[in-house]
Amino acid sequence: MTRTTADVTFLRGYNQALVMAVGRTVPTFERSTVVTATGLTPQAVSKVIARLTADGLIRSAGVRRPGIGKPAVVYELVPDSRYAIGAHVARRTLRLALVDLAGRVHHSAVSPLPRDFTPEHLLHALRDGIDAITADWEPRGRLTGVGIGMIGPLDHGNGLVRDAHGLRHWHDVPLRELAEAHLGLPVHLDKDVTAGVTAEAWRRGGRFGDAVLIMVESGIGGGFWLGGTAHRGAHTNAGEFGHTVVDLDGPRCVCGRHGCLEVVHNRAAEAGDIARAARVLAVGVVNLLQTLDLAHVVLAGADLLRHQRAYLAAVEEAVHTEVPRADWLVTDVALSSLGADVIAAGAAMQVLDRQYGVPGLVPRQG
Amino acid sequence: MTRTTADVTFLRGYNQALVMAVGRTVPTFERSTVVTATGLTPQAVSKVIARLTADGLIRSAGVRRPGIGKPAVVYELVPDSRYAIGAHVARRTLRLALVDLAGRVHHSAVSPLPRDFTPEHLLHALRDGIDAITADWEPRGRLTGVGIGMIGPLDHGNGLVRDAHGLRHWHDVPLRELAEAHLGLPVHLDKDVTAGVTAEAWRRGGRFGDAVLIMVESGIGGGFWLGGTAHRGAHTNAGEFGHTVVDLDGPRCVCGRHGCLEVVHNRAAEAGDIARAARVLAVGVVNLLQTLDLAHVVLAGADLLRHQRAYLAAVEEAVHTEVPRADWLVTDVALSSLGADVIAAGAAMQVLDRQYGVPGLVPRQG
DNA sequence: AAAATTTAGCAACAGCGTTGCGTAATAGGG
DNA sequence: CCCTATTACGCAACGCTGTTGCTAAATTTT
Repeated sequence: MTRTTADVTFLRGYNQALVMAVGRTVPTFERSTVVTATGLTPQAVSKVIARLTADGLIRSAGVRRPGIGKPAVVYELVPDSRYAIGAHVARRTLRLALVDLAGRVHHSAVSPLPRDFTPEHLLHALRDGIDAITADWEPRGRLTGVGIGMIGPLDHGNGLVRDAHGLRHWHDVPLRELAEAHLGLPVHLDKDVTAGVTAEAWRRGGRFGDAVLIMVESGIGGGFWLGGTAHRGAHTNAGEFGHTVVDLDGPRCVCGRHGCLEVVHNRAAEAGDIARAARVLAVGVVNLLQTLDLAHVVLAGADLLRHQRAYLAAVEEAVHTEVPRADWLVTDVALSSLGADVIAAGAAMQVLDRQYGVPGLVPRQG
Repeated sequence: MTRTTADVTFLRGYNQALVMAVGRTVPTFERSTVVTATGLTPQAVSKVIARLTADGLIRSAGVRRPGIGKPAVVYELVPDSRYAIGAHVARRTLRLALVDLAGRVHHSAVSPLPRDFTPEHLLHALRDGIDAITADWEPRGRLTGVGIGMIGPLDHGNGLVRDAHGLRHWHDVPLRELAEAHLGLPVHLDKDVTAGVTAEAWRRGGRFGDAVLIMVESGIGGGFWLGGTAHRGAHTNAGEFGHTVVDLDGPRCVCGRHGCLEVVHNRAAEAGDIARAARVLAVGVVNLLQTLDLAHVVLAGADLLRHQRAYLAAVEEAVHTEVPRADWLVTDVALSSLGADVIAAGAAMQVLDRQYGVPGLVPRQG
């Protein structure tokens, strides 16, 4: 949850979230681990740990005997103390994932959506899918909320789908409100790629630097994680990476411009030349690195994963040879750690992140 | 100043900075203005205003008589209560600017730097320039520090120039340390374009959204302001916007790739076809908007300002026609409000921002 | 058995924004 | 002229935060 002013409740939430981030990224930890990782004083850590233990979010897991002195109490996150459900709404399918506090996917399922589905279709499919998940698993108040990741354009702040590409019936739909009323749970609405990059960031914790998640799946998009939070841009419209021009005299794109990355890439892919398609994507990725200087590039999306070795090789090759070489300029390239579930799982983690992640302070606009 | 943990001193600094941001962007304000602008409670605002008044950062400026009731006290920032000096280090020149707390430039001067100047050359030129400024103006402890904006690559966090493009003698130079010792003032080192965008953001306050400052001056770079702070990337190397490929089969660039924005742009410019050069730049700008969804595009740099009407027209045209039209998707395009001083002034404002700006909370890496 | 070392929490504290309420300063109505 | 409504604003008490100073507990080493 972002807020505009800082008060003592913000302090509590912030420092508590720092400890949770440690717990999420290591199997076990002790008080001194947290002290060095966060910079909090030992006494402050004691108080935070006491609170988290009382809330059932962490628990002790034995002791560690150091060479000398009193043994240290070892703690661990309680992964199944909180859950969230994430939904990936694509053009023809709905994918749901049940994710625990540690970012692990417990259950995932895909169901078809009717061609040109309406908001009502989606709400019912969501309800049915969630019912199916909770049929053989009792949430008992541990379900934090539902995250929805879908194609844009949309308005994240107001929970509004503005105009989902290629879908009629989706103009200015207040999906967050509708879903909250229909499901009786808090709902978080965001672009698919933004949800995806959140998944990678949440699972990697504080060590995760600036990153992009590239998604190739009936279109090419990018989700950005910059400065410790998702970057959505001024109108939740960041990530239209497929519509950046890489070939001034290239073929005309559906967006009206010439030589967009997406149209150049797709022509190569449709001609069966996956190697060239991958190289074109890699040029775009290097453009992003030159512009934004990212620490991580994560590759995802059904069309990419189908030829994952070719894409991974091409992007790695380009990142290591086309960016000016320097020992300090390192970027790691990897396939999404969650495969096809990354968007749905990330949407769930956005809900967990809002509640248990490190909060941001966003000054009021105006 | 960024920190890793939140304590009560952070609260004070943060809320105080919110009030300062209001004071910086309006001529005068009263308590109720701050309450609605920040979301702080009236009582909290009273306390903050008392502290800021005691520090001499703001002062009362009469009263406003509302239609009815007790008159409200009107406050204003005291612009000359704090100053900073900014330096723009280019390949052949050093530009200095004296900037006050309100972001106004009081004095600016350019001096030549010897071809292939050394760190010692620069330190002496800085010292001489600062002495000249303080000759006819007595700082009396109001000088907060010195900001240096220069070409990269450099390491902002450690104050290290790694390898300034086209300058020998500049490999792994700990410039921040050297300058602090030589000048006896706190020094802030950053890339030129990042300093530049900070100038625009500082002067516009909380209302300034995600933005890029495009600089065309013996190379093309971009400085980013995202989510309320400068975006520097994982290795202070963001902004190499000129080295993004826009023409896959284009001419070879000095960086080794083909069809970089910079080489395509420069060929047109060198051929005297400024209109085409501007259109090429505009394509790159639209690429940035598609990727990052920015609210502001600011144009700067000597080579651009020389033909500012052509560039402004081309970029405005492209932004308004090549981005999918939608009434909610608005981006304003403007020339830098500070002209040739923007980098130097921005470097100064980075110093002021570190002290009096809204602080960020950056979790410890590791 | 005594000393050294490490872990951990209790208790007092300073400082933050919040809340409740009283007071000052003004305009308008009787 | 006085009273009331209205607006501005701060004092005082409060709950809460992390911090500091110190004590206690648990263990190994001497």
